[in-house]
Amino acid sequence: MDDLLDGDQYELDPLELQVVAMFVDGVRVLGLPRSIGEIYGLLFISQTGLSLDDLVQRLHISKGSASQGLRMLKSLGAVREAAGGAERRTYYEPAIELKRLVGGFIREQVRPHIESGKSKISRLAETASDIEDPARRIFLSERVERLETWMRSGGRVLPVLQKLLGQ
Amino acid sequence: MDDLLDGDQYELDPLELQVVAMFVDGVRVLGLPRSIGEIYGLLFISQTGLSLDDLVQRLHISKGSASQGLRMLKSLGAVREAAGGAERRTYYEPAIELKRLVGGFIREQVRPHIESGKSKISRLAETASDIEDPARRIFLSERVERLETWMRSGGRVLPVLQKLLGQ
DNA sequence: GCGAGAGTTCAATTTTGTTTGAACAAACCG
DNA sequence: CGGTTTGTTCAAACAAAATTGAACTCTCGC
Repeated sequence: MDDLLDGDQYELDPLELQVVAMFVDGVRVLGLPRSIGEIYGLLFISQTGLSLDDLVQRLHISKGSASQGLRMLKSLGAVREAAGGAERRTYYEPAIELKRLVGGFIREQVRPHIESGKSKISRLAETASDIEDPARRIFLSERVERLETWMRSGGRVLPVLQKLLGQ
Repeated sequence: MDDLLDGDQYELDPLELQVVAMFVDGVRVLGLPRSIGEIYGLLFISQTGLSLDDLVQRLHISKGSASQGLRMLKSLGAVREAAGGAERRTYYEPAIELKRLVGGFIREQVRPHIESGKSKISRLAETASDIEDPARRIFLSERVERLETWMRSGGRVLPVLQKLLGQ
């Protein structure tokens, strides 16, 4: 009976399920929430843009999740609002250029940590230079130097990364 | 009264706290548990190797956490057992070469996902090739091709990464 | 202005992942 | 052997993070 009311057009087909599951796994590696993977995955495999309500109905997630997930994906540059819609409601499309995806991830998730890491190391260097015992102080300055080397290497890597992925 | 029994020699000094906090933050970015950062951080700033019990007492973590944390750090190649101890108990030292740290992380945390990703894409390509509607099938094959491009780029990046960090 | 549709916010809830601690195994030693 | 020390395992407790859903705002069209 209820069948007649169920909107089966909203269920994901097996291929869509497969893709969504793949992206759910993918974003977990990056430390992002599952809903991000679901949303991006469904957009990735959809031929047309989808509205927030489409995502809610097809993925069975709440409006809140969809809204927050889209906000994060927009901030990462991983989805954009479809152009040209004369409609009121906005439709979303995935960005599929690796360059853009990686760039957004680095900008939003990596760089901030590198910045704060640098300032933590500076403060650490200060603390270490106040240590009385000379042997200890020398050891600590070696370790601080090591941290600074790590950071320099990291700084050198990011641009190369972006270049390699940005063809 | 209890003071006389408290082992104050076990408390972390401010510098150690600062370093431990820094590594706790650091590993969270990598999606690893806090205890991993605490253990590695304390080892990193300690001039001598530390035993499992040292870690338990100074970090106020359980033996279980310390044991599991050390296991993971060993699997990542981020700590090694100190050589030469004639003692029964084993002492742990941090690996501080960025090459080794990055290599271990890639080997343990990145490669497995890339491998499983590849096989998921193959299965996806199969599923897609069974689709009836030609327009849909063409669209899907484009998307699958895109995923394969991503993977190829990723595969190209890792060796370069390791080279850049492996001086 | 009013009502309806689209989207956002956030406290409460649920889910997920980490930590604990007690029981266990292994190695050593008298 | 029997006791002690060292380290591991894993179910249960806990903490952290994601998700929900109801209340809210904004905008549009009438």
